[in-house]
Amino acid sequence: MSPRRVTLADVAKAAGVSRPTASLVLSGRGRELRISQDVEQRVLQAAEELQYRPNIVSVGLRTGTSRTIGFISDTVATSRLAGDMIKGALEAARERGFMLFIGETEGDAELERLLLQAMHDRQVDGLILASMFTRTIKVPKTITAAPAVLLNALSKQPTPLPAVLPDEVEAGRSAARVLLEAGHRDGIYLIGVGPGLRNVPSESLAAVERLVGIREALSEAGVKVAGARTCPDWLPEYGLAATRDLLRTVQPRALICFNDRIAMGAYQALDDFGLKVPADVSVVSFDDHPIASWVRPKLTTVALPHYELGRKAVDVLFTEIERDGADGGQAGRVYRVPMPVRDRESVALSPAAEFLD
Amino acid sequence: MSPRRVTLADVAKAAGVSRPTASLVLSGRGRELRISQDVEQRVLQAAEELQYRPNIVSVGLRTGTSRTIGFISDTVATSRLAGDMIKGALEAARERGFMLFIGETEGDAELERLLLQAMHDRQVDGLILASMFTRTIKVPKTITAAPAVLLNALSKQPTPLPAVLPDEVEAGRSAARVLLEAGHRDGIYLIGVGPGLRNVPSESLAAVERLVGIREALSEAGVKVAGARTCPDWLPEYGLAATRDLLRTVQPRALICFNDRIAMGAYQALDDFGLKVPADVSVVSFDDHPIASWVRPKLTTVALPHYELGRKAVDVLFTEIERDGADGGQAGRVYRVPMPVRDRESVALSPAAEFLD
DNA sequence: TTCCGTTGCTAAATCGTGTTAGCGCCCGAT
DNA sequence: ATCGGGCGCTAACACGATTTAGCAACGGAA
Repeated sequence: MSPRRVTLADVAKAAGVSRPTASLVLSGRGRELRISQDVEQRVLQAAEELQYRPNIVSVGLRTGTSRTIGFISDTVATSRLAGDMIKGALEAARERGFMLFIGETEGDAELERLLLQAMHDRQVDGLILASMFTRTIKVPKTITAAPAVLLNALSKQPTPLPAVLPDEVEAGRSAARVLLEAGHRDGIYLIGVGPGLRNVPSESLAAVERLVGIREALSEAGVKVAGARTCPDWLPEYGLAATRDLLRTVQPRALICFNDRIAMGAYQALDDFGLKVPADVSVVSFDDHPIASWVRPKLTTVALPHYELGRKAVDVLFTEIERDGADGGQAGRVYRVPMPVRDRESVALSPAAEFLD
Repeated sequence: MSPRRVTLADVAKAAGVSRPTASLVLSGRGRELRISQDVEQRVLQAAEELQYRPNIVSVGLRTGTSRTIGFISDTVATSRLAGDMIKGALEAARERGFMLFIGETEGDAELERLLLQAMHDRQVDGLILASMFTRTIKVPKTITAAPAVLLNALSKQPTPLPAVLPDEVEAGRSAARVLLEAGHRDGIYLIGVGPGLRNVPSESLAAVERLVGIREALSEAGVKVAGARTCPDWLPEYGLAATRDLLRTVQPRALICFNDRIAMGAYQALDDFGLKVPADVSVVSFDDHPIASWVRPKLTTVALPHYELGRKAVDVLFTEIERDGADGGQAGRVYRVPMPVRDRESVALSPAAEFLD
């Protein structure tokens, strides 16, 4: 089909040297092994003229590497937001000359096993195990055949694998700070979980951590949560129901919704009660779902940094690959990626804020 | 790190035969080369016991294959809908024991060149060149180094590459049929392009083909398009403006919107004019964007079959790989994937339909 | 006995590269 | 003249598989 690839042997012949010599020059070890300037130049020029590119498969066979990493997820590639994780990983990998294998398990353990096998058969240099939603997962033990990193997930069992996660606690603090800085001190209600840590589904990392951050930031400012309503699932309809229920008894000044979809429901409930966002009630939320910038007024929310999470996972994976077996005491370390605040239109100054300087 | 992989040599030793013998048995060529039953059994058993798996990198070096295909797109992985194309491709590939490399070019030709290079360096067995939106693309010439298929795209230059595309003409017919079957014969307006083929941006494949299909199906039924409004871009705001403009002069019985986002705008315009969907005006559209099942009433639309497109691309690619150089006269063939109708709530029987049997 | 054919396996080459050990040469010192 | 030692390169093996060619043993026929 195509003209045969240029091999190292072709370059060596063109330069009038042996194959190993060409190899040494091209791998940069020429200097250290005292290859003459003359030979070095001839080899480099021949490689350039012939447009030589090393066959990675061959290098892989010899060195056991493949300049490839595997990205295994439950169902990330398909979801718009989490797809950004792949994009971040993709670009970070490409910058290092690495390619990405992707695979989706759909939560099927057998499929996961097969995928891991297929990737190991191809000698991947490292693996990223990603989850669409932040959660704990069961890490298959065959994973140890290569360096690996958990992305948006923590291991159920104790494991030496590092993990990359959004900094949800700090996100909670950020959300609270947005309200505090707008002068809100009273009438702050939570929609989704709370008000106390007892009212949180403990398997939801995000719920627990966001709540912790919110309470920390508020209490540091001497502010108390006025109340809360839980949602059995973080969907618009439950946000609607929870907020309606709240509005029947009190009039809040600000809502912290635990994600954007809940906030959608809250918007609708507020509208039903004739309350304006943000004039009557400020709303702040989490995730930065695309919907957050579609709704009117646009929703102020603390964003899940999917793209950055993907990049970070690759960064961490490379430090793992580089130190390989050399345990540096970093085992099981958890890396947190900041969640930036998207300041939009759903938060207004509290009337009380007029008294601030 | 991990215990060394089991190699063919290990299996051979365990079975008490030479490496080539083991290879022959495991590749299924044992019979044809008259390996004895006894030896065959020993090899198979040893392989089983040792859990032998061939090293694909090594096989790749020897045979020039990699059981891997490359999926290069402008920015598919990131978009929710088009991400389903990857999913389809992923599953179809996995069923054949193939993995997928993915890469995104962001429309950058240099990046595309580098990606192609990186994939060829890894000896991919085939390539899929995908586009997020159906359009014509410039096919890089280095692509010929491996079998390739265009997905959701046509080549600008003449090319022997096969292409996989949604069947937009038939989709246009389907949309028209939905209305015809509901008894609509009058007051059918188009929003987006039309009414004639002169009023279409010719670079938009989907626009041209959908219109052709619509006009074919209608004229076969002896029905004429009552009128149309074009949109400079297929976005909600233009759909809103175009529909408003239309409603100022006429009262339509049915709208065919050229995509779901236009339909969003149309919904709003109809609402502004106090018209109910579907009681007063039926609406049918294209794409099956997630938004189509969120709006009330849910939108009847002809779906882009992203998942199936991905699968089909892999299917076609494998026929290309199998026949390889053996030109079977299929060069440049275009495969069309059906676009299914999602029957929902935005189309009602026409008053005239009461007179049908 | 010799020759040939068949049977059942293995030796050896191959894919493209990386790496270690070592060879030949020249120079200077003894 | 001999030896030692640096210099600059190459021979040879390795990675893990596939594939071609051919060897040894045996049986039957001439």
